[in-house]
Formats: sequence, C-alpha cells, structure tokens
Amino acid sequence: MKVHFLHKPDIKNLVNFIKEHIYDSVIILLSRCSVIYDGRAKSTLNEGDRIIMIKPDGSLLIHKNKKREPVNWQPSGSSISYKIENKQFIIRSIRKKPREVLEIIVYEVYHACAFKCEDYEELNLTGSEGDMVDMIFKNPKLIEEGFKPLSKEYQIPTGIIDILGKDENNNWVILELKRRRADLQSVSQLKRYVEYFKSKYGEKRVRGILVAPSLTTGALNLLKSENLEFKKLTPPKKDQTLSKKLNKKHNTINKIAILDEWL
Amino acid sequence: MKVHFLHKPDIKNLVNFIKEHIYDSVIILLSRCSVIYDGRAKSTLNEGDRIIMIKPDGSLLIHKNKKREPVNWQPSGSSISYKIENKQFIIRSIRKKPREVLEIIVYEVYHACAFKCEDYEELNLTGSEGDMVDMIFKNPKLIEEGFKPLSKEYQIPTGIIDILGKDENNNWVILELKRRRADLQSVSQLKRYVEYFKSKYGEKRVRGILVAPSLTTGALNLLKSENLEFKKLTPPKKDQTLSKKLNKKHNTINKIAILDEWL
DNA sequence: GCCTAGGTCCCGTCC
DNA sequence: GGACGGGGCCTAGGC
Repeated sequence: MKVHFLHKPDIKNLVNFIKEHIYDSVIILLSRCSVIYDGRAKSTLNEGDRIIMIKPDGSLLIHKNKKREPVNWQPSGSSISYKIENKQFIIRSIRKKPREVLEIIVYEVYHACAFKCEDYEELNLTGSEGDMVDMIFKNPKLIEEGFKPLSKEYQIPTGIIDILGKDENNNWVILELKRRRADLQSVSQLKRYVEYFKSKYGEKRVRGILVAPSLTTGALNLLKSENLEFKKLTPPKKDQTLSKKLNKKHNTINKIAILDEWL
Repeated sequence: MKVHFLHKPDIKNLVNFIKEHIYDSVIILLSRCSVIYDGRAKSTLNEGDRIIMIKPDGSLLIHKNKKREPVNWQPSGSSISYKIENKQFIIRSIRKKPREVLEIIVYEVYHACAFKCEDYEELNLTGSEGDMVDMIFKNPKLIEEGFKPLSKEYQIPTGIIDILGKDENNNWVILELKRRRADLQSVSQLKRYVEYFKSKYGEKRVRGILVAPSLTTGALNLLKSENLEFKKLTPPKKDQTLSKKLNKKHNTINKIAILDEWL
C-alpha cells in the first residue's frame, strides 16, 4: 500500500503509526504544535497549525501556511525519536554535527499520512553555471576572438577559478561566471583571483572578465574602477523532454474528461 | 473543519476538492507525477512518487523522499491553475516576475488533504548576526578597549558596512560580522569596504576587523596578507521560553499515557 | 572531516 | 522595482 493514514488519531494509534512507518515512508502530520530549536542558533515558535514532514533520510520540515521555506527544519542525516512527557507528545530530531536539537510539542494531530514514496528519477536541470562553462569551452570566441580556455575549476590559495585561459597576446585571462545578474560579491570574487595571479605573474599580464547576463549598477562601477572587464553571456538552456514511457497503466485519474481549459 | 481529505480520488472529485480549498487551505497531494519547469533555468523530472504542497500564498513545493530541499518549487506570489489535457491532470503554477512556469503532470493521486492551517505565531530566533550587532553596541570593548561604534548598516558605494566606528587613536574601524565561521568571501567583503574608505581617508587611518566565531584556513591566510584583523566573537543566544498559555483545551492527544521514554 | 562556491537559492530591508 | 547581504542557509564536489 502506497499510503496509510489516520484521521484525528488518538495518541496510541499515532505512536504506533509513526513507529510502523518511520524510516520507510514519508510521514506527514497536519498538526497543532509548538517548536523549540537549539543548535547553530536558537528559536521558539508558539502554538499554531503547521505541517510536519518527516522523510526516511532523517530530514524534517515544519511548514507554516506561507512561504517556500520551512519555519523550522532538520537536514537529512538527523535522527528522530518521540515520546510522551507530561501528557504531551514530543517529537525530537537530533543532528550530530553540528549538534542541533529540534523538539516539536504536538498538541493535536488532525490528520496523519505515511507515503511509501518510490522515486527512481533524478532532476534534469539546465541553464546553470556548468552549462555556461561547457558552452565557452566549445566555443571560446564567445568570450573574445583568440581566447583559449585552459582549465576549469582551477584552484589557487584564494579560491577556485571558474575558467582560466589565455588571450591572443598570451595574457592570463581569468573568467568568473555567473548564471544570473552579477553583483558586488561577484566582482570581489573575480578581483580576489586576479590579485593572486598578478602577485605571481605581474600586473600587466593578467586580465579578469566577469561573464554574466547582466550586472548590478554597483557591480559595474566597481568593475570599472578595478579595471576588470565584463562579457555579457546568458547560460544556455539545452532542449529537454520528458521521457515518454509515461501515461500507460493504472492512471486512476483519467476517468472523467473535463473541459480542456485552465481552471 | 480543519482537515478535508480524499483517499484515492477520481479526477472529478480531485478537481472539485482543489477548487474548493485552494487559496484557503494548504493542499497536499501524495502523488505520482512528472514535472516540467522553465524560468530562470529549465528542468524536467520524470515520473515518480512525490509530495506536492500548495500553500494559500501561491507557494508550491514538490518534495522527493529525500533531502530538506524541494526538487521543484515556486515561491509565494505565484498563481495556480489546473486542467485536464489529453486525459492527463495538469497543475500549472506561473510566476510573473521573473517569468517562470511550472507544470506538474499528475498521473495518480494516492491521497489528498486540505488543511486550514491557522497560525498567528511568528518564529522567535536568536543567535543571528543582528544579535552580535546589539551585543557590540552595548559592550564595545568586546572588540577592543577604546572602540567606539558609530553606525550600523552604513552604506557606501561598494556595499553596506555592518558596523562603522573609531578606535582610541581616531582611526576608522570597519567591522564585518559573521555569525558562523568566516570564509574567503567574508574577507573579500571586508576588504572591499576597507579599500573604499582608504581611498577616501588615506591608507593609515582605516582598519578592518573581521568579527566571527572562527575562520577558515584560506580566510586566515588572506586576512593576514591583506593586513586585516580578526576578532573572535560568537553570536549570543538570548534566553527564550515558549509562552505557557499552552496545553489547556482540546488536546485530543492526551488520552493515553505511555512510558515516558524516547522511542 | 574542512574548504570552497553554486543555487531556479529565498528572504527582508532599504533606497 | 533594483540592490545588497544574511541564512540555523542547503547541497555538491574536492581534497
């Protein structure tokens, strides 16, 4: 069975339910709870309705009714325990390194589900910085005529250079790539790499180019004053399609046809 | 009613269910689906079991059975629509700025819940950078004897200085605060501010201090070579307790007492 | 384990 | 709306 659920469970059934499904299914509790966290920081959250999600890998999310971000959480690798204390149901998640403890005081569970979430597919994403790197190596003159990329992720003491190359006059060229609008931080990053290279090879023989679809105003000003360069380039999106071994069997959804329009 | 749910719904009931609860409740679908996203980047995700969460503020999350992060998402402010197309149930979320479209092809819904998630409490968090700022303003000699903080979040063309002050010799002192171990980026940030101030007030009259609980090795090396300083300081955690207007009424959970030990 | 940097980062805040 | 930087950032990839 893919899904088990309890509606308005009492504590005994809830405990058994969690015991049975934890580390095997994703458990979701629609609950009224409060939360205490202590670790890298420390927080409290008073009583309210929230969604608790516990995944088999130990990650834990507590969601409010707004925002993409969980209000409290624990990353994967954390370990779950739970008990009754002073007549309250408490879920505790502990992360070892760094030491972080999250406690959920659960006052009421309106609904609980456990989902044996079988997923063998990974996200296929394009338009990231890596795609820019590939594009530049395949077609270096996107940067400029005569540019020769030499290595990617080139490590120096002050960081990791996205692309290191040479121009047609044999100057070192350091590229810092950004998939989105570059900001002050991006310029500082490029400058850090360029300064190390200049200290090694001399002022005149090192250039730094920020490669991005656009620049913030502050970044542009700083770039100019530091004699760094900008090359406008947008990360490429490769063509993608969903594999079409799909929609074959037991699509319980396809039972009734409705108007083919957005609701 | 706090929670409505459907178990193994057919499409007609599912559509009505969503129509009824969207923008009012958090909707959770335990489903088999695939996902297409196109916006700042572009992605596909082939068929598999996932948890879909749609919040009243328009945020949308698609979770796999692992990790804290959703595999696909849309932030709050996005708008939801849905339809049947080629006998498939499709949920579409559109974000206006930047333009981003997310489409979920839903093959099967094992379980659906709608949760009228009432929450009037906000997270109360301590141990953040702001707490360090407060601490330093209250007790400036935590930085050094004679330090006088003058302003916080002081804006200059190359960014925003956490704390600007003067030392006992009337030198400008620029503090860059980090609540956690400071890295290369932190040093570059501080350097960027210091260089602007030096260009304005002269080399000898500006100091830069990185204030953090610790430093990465690379950051330490860079800091030294740039003649910047480090002051070890850990963000303070204020005392906090949950407000105790709690555990009064209708705690359906407290029906059976179990052993008071962690399970 | 530490270090480094990317991210569809999200998010708040201030201009 | 752009800009800037924090975050309990998370996560991946090297070493």
